[in-house]
Amino acid sequence: MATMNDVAREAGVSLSTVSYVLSGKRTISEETRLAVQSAIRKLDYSPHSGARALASNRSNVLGLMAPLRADVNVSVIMQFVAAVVTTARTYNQDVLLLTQDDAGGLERVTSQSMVDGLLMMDIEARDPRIPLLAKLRKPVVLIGLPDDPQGLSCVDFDFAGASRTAVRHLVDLNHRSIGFIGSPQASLERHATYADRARKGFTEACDAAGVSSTLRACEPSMPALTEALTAVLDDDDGAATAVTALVVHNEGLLPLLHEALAVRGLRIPEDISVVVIAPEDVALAATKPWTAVSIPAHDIGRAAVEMVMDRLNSDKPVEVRLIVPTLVQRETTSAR
Amino acid sequence: MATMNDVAREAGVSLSTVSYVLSGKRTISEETRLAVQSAIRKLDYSPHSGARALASNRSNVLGLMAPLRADVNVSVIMQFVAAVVTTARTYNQDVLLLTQDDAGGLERVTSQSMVDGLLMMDIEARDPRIPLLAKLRKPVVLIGLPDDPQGLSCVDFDFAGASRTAVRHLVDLNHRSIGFIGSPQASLERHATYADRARKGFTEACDAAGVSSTLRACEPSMPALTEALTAVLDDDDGAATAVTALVVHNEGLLPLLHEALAVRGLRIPEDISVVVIAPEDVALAATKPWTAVSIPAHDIGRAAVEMVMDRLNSDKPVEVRLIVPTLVQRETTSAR
DNA sequence: CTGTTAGCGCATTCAC
DNA sequence: GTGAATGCGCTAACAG
Repeated sequence: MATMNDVAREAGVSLSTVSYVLSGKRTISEETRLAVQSAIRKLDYSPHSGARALASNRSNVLGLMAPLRADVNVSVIMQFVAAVVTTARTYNQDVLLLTQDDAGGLERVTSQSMVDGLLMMDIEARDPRIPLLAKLRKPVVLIGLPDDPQGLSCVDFDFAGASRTAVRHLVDLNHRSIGFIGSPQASLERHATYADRARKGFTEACDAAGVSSTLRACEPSMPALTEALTAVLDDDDGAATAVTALVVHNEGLLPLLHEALAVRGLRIPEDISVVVIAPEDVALAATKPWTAVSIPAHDIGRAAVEMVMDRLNSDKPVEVRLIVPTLVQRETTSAR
Repeated sequence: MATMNDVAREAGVSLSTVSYVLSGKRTISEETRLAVQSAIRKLDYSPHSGARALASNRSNVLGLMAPLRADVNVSVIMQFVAAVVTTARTYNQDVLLLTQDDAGGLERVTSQSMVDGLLMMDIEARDPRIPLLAKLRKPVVLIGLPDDPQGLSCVDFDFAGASRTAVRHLVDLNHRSIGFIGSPQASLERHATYADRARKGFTEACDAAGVSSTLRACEPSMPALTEALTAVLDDDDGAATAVTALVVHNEGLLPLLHEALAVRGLRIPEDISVVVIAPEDVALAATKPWTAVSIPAHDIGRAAVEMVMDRLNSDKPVEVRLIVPTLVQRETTSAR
């Protein structure tokens, strides 16, 4: 492995000149720059990241703590991760992957100066990691919205707004009684805030519009879905106005939903309108593309990286950024 | 941040003594060791990874190149990744995540000495990365089995054996005509070797047992599945002996399969037996647990890390390891 | 515009 | 069993 010294000798310049050619931190004459660059190519030189980290106090690595359990949302998680890695590269950063259950990992990678900053996925309402993170003296961005961010920056999709947008769309189409089929019970129990917020936004919007609402959690399986539909559609309380539209916030159910409604003799959208809250590609994967408020996993991941990098390079103030939802009408909603 | 120097001063010993206490590479008296350790705790010292990498020529980081597209197999991929990260930690290594489409990433992280070794997922039959990897002078392990490993070590599940095991199970149950529903066409086209090998093993085993076989690729959607079932079950050629059993190698189809067969009036296992090739948890997630040859993603990930670490610490010879399949009979197969 | 030099924090070779 | 000294490869302050 060639070192910077070798390059300097080969190019007939000093060590620091090579360094400055690489970093661009001072002006170099065209001539010497070319000489250095050709020496670099000739020797196939590349800088040693450890040495650079030691001297510059920057590792060019971001830590990403991601939930790697085989949960319902794997595809969303993958999209986040992909977006984070891809965006990080545009800032010349690499990504070190930490798993959710590696509790000590955060402390370790920061105290050893392995990472310049941290991104945390899958934040819960009262996430126990937050107080730890708040002490770390490295930039941290939470992907998710806890009850109390304790001075940490956050970015997330506006799930409450997503539900409201979905409801307004349906209300505009004259639906007066709307059902909500949400994340599995487990998500609610561990207080994944996206689940809570989506539910809350739904209820609020229905109340505000004066339409009746019915909520149900649901596991991603056919029997669970069948049961949930029964509960929502055959609800006696709402007998006055039968449910004519659904908001579904559960990617795992989408492949099953058409079939489950067909079994009940319900056609989409003639008999029942459906809006899903899901990643774009999932919504489009169906034979009949879903009208959807899409979860822009890629945008969120990108925003998260931008936010850490901002805080690495300057000291921007704390920021909580909510990504605005947009609804795209496709083939699964219609007026009644 | 405290440095080793600070610790040495605090403990009243020399720099090197601290270093040796940490590495254990020479014997230290109980007394001074305790002194050093308490100084470490008192100052909350932890070593600087960059400095360590510079001096020792080891980063304690493994690179993992993973396919982060929203493919059918996301859950399997997640399990691999989780296994790799978890196992790496037991070797005191962290994991740097590279995406499949970051072509230059491999070259970059190795030439900059960011990683001590590399793991590559999702290897294709004639993967263009292999010649590059073969030149890298760092330990590499492929998770997958290319046509020509070019001197690289590989580890993978024995997909051909998995199909054979499934077929033998069904043959033992007196099935004489078996259908295979496999990965999407796209997987075949990019020559993901798992798809090819599973198909091949299936055909061979059926031929060897003298039972008739029908194969079909299938996208993970209800219409595609319906069509595939029609093709396999209503195949005129096999009119002599109707298909009474299926081998399914496609996780995405499992939530749909029960329903799709029910629509045709087929009960599992009374009318048709089904063996799936899928991760354990996927096979168990169904209401009626699938008889399955399980894909031990965790074992494979662990083996891969073990293999790189072996080659980092000593120079073991090249090795190609195939993980042996095992079938667990559950509720979806029966004798006829 | 360029060169000289002093660390960055640690591992390790000598010397005792 | 311990300490002193050197160098890993690079950045950036200082000095022209």
